[in-house]
Amino acid sequence: MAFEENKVLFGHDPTERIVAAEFQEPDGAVLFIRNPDGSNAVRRVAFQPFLWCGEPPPVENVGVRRLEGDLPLAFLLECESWRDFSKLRASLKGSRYYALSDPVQQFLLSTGMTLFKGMQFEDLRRMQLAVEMFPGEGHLLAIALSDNTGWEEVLFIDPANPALSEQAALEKLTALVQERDPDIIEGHELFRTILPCLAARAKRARTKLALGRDGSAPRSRPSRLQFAERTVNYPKFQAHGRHFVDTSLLSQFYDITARELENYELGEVARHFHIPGEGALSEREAHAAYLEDPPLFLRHASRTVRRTRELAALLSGSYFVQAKIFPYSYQDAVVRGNATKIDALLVREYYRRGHSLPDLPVARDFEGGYTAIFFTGVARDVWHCDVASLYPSVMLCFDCFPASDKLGLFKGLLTDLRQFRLEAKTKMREGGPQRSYYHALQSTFKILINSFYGYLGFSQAHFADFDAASRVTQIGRDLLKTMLEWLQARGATVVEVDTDGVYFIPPPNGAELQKGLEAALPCGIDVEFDAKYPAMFSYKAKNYALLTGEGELVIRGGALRSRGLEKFQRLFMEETIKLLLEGKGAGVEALRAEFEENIRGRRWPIELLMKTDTLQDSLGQYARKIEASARNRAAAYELALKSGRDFQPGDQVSYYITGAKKSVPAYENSKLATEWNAEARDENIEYYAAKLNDLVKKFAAFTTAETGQMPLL
DNA sequence: ACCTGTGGCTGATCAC
DNA sequence: GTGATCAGCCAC
Repeated sequence: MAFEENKVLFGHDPTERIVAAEFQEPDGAVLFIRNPDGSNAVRRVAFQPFLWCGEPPPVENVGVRRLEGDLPLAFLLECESWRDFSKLRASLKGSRYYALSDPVQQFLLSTGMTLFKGMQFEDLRRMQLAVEMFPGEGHLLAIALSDNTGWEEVLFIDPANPALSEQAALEKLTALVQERDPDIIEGHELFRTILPCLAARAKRARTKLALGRDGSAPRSRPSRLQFAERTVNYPKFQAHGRHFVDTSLLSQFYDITARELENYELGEVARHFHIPGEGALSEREAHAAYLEDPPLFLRHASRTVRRTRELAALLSGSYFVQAKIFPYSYQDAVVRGNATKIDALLVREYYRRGHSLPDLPVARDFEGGYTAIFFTGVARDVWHCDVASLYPSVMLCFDCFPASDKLGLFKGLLTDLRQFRLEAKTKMREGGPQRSYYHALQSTFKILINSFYGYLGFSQAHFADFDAASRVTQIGRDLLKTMLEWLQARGATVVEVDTDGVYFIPPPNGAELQKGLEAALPCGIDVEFDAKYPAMFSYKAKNYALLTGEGELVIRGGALRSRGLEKFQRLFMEETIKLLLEGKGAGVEALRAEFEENIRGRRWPIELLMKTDTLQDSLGQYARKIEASARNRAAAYELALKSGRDFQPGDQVSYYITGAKKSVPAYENSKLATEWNAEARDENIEYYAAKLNDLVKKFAAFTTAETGQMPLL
């Protein structure tokens, strides 16, 4: 394939079938390379740890190379061992330098090697791992294993039987991993549950958890992960010569854009992806089955690994492609951010050409996209048009590139990626056995293309350029306003605009708009009239609902569908919007009465009333902030503290409001949903009835008037 | 040790 | 009551 020969993108070393790279003290790397017969060759390669700096310090055992160009990081220093590298780093503290903290990353970046070249996803050996634990104490009930050949095995544990002891199971686990020799070990909650549990139980049983390809135990250290606005702490485990992939993390990355999952438990995610779940039990049922119905329990355990296997296959495609591109291990390609990865591409090519690097930029704020709402209420016959990939197009049409990119790589990469994506999409549509690979390729290219704008405004990127980022959004805003005025001048009623698209009610001769609008915009800015909707409910900026021609309802915006709202509120809004779009606003009163009856009659399960919050801070941080009056109390944290359980940032807390008055401070009138008792219900019906009333009021203006209203400005 | 960006809405809490 | 602030989540 032509694009796989692009050295800036895929790296300049063509070595194929590398399945893992590891650092070997003091100055080497070990490559695991897949042989045609399925075994692995182990190749040792010399490697010198290195870093970039402005002024080389007077340190011994360091090779100094002056780089080309006049950018600030003009020297490359190479060390004879990791020890020397660490010393060098310490001596540079406070001065201008840049170092990659991971030796494997250094090795891949400097050699231009990447993993998995010349391989298909199916060529990887992927093993799945699940554990069943005794609640509370955490001792193991079973370890379930499977791999992508279809092999499965459940190691049943019975403390009363020495042959089925925990120790025996852990030893068997280790033997199976060594025998089946997977490249990748997958698990749901692998980092936060499975591996810590296995490590702890192995320590207790005085058994070495020898999962590495060199027979070593996994290493672990505290790490953090960013999911859009959320930061999650997790223990990062690494095994020599293998990759750990946590399908719970894959699910969360998937949901950043999809926003369709209620939570990230295996059952919920599997349901979402229509992965079969017969035989899967709840935690409580599984424990009961362990004692009373072992065959049922075993079926449950094997169902868990099977679901993990299918989920991983569904969500891993893009990361497999990314491992071929970026100088990161497969495991790291999953957890590193997109802008960081683009930076690695640019830095790798500057390294290859022996060119100096820019310093990190000085960050500043800049304005973003244009958002406005012109009409609220129900609109009929609404069209949508948008600029096809607005920011990438603006960057290329108006030359918004990093000023410090002396080699012009940014522009070249963006241009190539767009071209490659088109080619991959064409191949994908042609079908054939490679179809899913081309799908993964084109979706990876799309993710990368869309990250280039973010890169410009990312303060940790060497080639970030805040002036360029600001120009991109300025031009984007101007283009949107041009479109808006053009449509309005031709009799369209604009409903709302956001960043790159417009919802509008067309004038009678609407069909002629498309060609004219495109002609009114600069060359290279393509407008797509991509959808027509029989009805739209426009509520507030970034908050609306669409009725499609197929009768499907699409709801957008936090005010209408946030997971931070109780389910009954989301349900009520959905039903109300349906009535509004059908022109039956008068029916809302009956809906309200029905909901109130369910609340006052305590007829609903707690799932409809409870709220689920994600803890952002650790409990310690929260307590310190409260102490310092730096934040307000919040029910989720208070309940987490009171529970005595070990809640971590990123954990979700579901709770409901208790008490009798409609207005109570939630943080001292709430209970965990798990403590709710269907026999002795104590949810605060006045509180929930009042919430329902507030909701009705919010929509009152729209239920009485069938036509939309102009907002009061 | 880790990190792509800005804009917008809502609920909870708290000071006034 | 009202406005300010924070936290959380969502659109693009």
